[in-house]
Amino acid sequence: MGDRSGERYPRIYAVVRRIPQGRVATYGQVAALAGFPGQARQVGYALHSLPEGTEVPWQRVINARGEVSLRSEAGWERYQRHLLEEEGIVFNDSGRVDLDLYRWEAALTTPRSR
DNA sequence: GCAGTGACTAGTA
DNA sequence: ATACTAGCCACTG
Repeated sequence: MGDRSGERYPRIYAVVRRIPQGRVATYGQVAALAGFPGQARQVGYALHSLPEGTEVPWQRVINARGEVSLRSEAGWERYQRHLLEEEGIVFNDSGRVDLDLYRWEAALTTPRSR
């Protein structure tokens, strides 16, 4: 089963679901944990195709600079920030999150042969 | 099939 | 600090 086509989004969603409340992860981090290192863009794309009302905590995924990434539709950036603040995340004066403080430190369960 | 796009990132200037 | 570049790859027209 080395086939990876069609298995990307589910694996990405599974990782995002593991992000604890009050924590954040970067797109690149989620990509690496899902087994697709270097494919941060695909994480953003996967989250973008998420339906409304999803259980997947997409708001906990931000960019590597600690900012809420800008989207096509205006207003959602503000909405995402609101959701994170409700979870206890504090934004600094520059509108950014301190990744050293809130970054989710997940154990990389590397699926190597053992 | 090719070119443009995107909720990205690391590097360089 | 900002601006631009190359690399990345699925999706779309």
